[in-house]
Amino acid sequence: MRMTLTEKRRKRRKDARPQEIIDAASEVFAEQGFAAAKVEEIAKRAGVAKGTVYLYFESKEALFEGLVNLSIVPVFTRLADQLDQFPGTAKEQLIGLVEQVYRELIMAPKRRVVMKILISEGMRFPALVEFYHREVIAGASELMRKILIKGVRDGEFRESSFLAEPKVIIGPAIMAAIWKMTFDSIAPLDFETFLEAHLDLILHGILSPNPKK
Amino acid sequence: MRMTLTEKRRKRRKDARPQEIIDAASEVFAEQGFAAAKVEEIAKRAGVAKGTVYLYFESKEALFEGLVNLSIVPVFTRLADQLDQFPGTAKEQLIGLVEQVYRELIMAPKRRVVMKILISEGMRFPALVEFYHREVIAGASELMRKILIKGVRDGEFRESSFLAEPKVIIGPAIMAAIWKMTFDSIAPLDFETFLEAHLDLILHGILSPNPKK
DNA sequence: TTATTTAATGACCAATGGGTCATTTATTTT
DNA sequence: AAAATAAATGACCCATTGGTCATTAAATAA
Repeated sequence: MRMTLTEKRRKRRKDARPQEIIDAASEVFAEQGFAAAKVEEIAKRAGVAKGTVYLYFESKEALFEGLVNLSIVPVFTRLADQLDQFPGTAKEQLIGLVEQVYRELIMAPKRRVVMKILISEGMRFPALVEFYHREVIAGASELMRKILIKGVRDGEFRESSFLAEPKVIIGPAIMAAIWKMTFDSIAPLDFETFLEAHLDLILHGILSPNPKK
Repeated sequence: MRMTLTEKRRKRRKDARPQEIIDAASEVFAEQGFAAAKVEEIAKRAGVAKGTVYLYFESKEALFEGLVNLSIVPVFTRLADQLDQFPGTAKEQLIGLVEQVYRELIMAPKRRVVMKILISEGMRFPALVEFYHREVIAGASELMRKILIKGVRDGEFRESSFLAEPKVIIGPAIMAAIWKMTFDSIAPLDFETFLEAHLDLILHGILSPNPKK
């Protein structure tokens, strides 16, 4: 948001404020976590005074709730719609789902933040954890289950114990998100390479199809 | 720690205090996260006054450093020793490594706490993140790499892109740890079932060896 | 132009909690 | 038994920060 010196005086922009404040909050939460984030810092980055934040949000916690609502829900609705209609073999659908999860949830910094806060301070937001589980996790799991069942029915997939724990399939993606937020400055992770390895692993496994011994 | 009414008066136990305080801290950090944990609460659970905590630890942050040192390092040294010597095929070694990671790092609450704090408040402890990466992550990765190379050399494992990203193999275990700390109250995760599915997935993949179509 | 409305401000308040230290008391030494 | 040592205490200090509200000023109506 550019601003010359003469533009410094206050402007009244009731409509734009909430999204601007949420964006700033997302940034600060990502950098410092929920507890360490200061409302005044969020206000500064949004270009408003602290009091203005409380004009639009009840409390710091309501700010995080707003972030979840504005950045998670619409994305996942789109994800679900796209994949439910997605034609093709079960293998193609599975690849599509995994790629969508990476693009929409893992690679997008705004989405990762929500995951991070829920992991680290979930006990502070039991209702939001339940909400996130229902809207994002359970939704994705359901899609995954459908694809797996279809694949087994059509003989594309083996019948095996991963059917009892479908989330094991998406595990590496979660790890990639964690890695990006924790160890990336020490050992950078390239999402494209990682995604490729992930798909290769879950499709074929590790064992050689024709072992020497 | 049992204590009758007559035993309530203060005792001087210089040797036992640090470990007791660390244990209490581990509990409170697990429940509330680092930022939200109160030193007075930690002291209360350790059966001492707040001042006593500062008799043994410089600061709240030093308390977390102590937790990492006392609970992580010895475990991983053992893990590395065991596996480095472990005989058998690469497949057996890989299974052994994955199982050890589950038992020593994922299933043990004391160890999970460290992971959680590092994920959520890593920016507060850059030195500890680097330390954890070097001592635990890089150590385990090195073992994994050795096993994979041996497996490929011996023809047991396919040669493929997961070699470029060995951590994709351990991804589901990290996800299991996260799940336990975040969603377990909503949808409990059984480690034994999950581990079985995990091993099955990484060894064989999903695709059917003899597809119908 | 003047009056009215309401978005925006930031000085201020109050609670919280990390960290200190003078005092107390358990233990050891003489 | 008295003195010396050091472990343990918790009342206290104070920096931080979430949240409030009387005041200011931008936009709109009269």
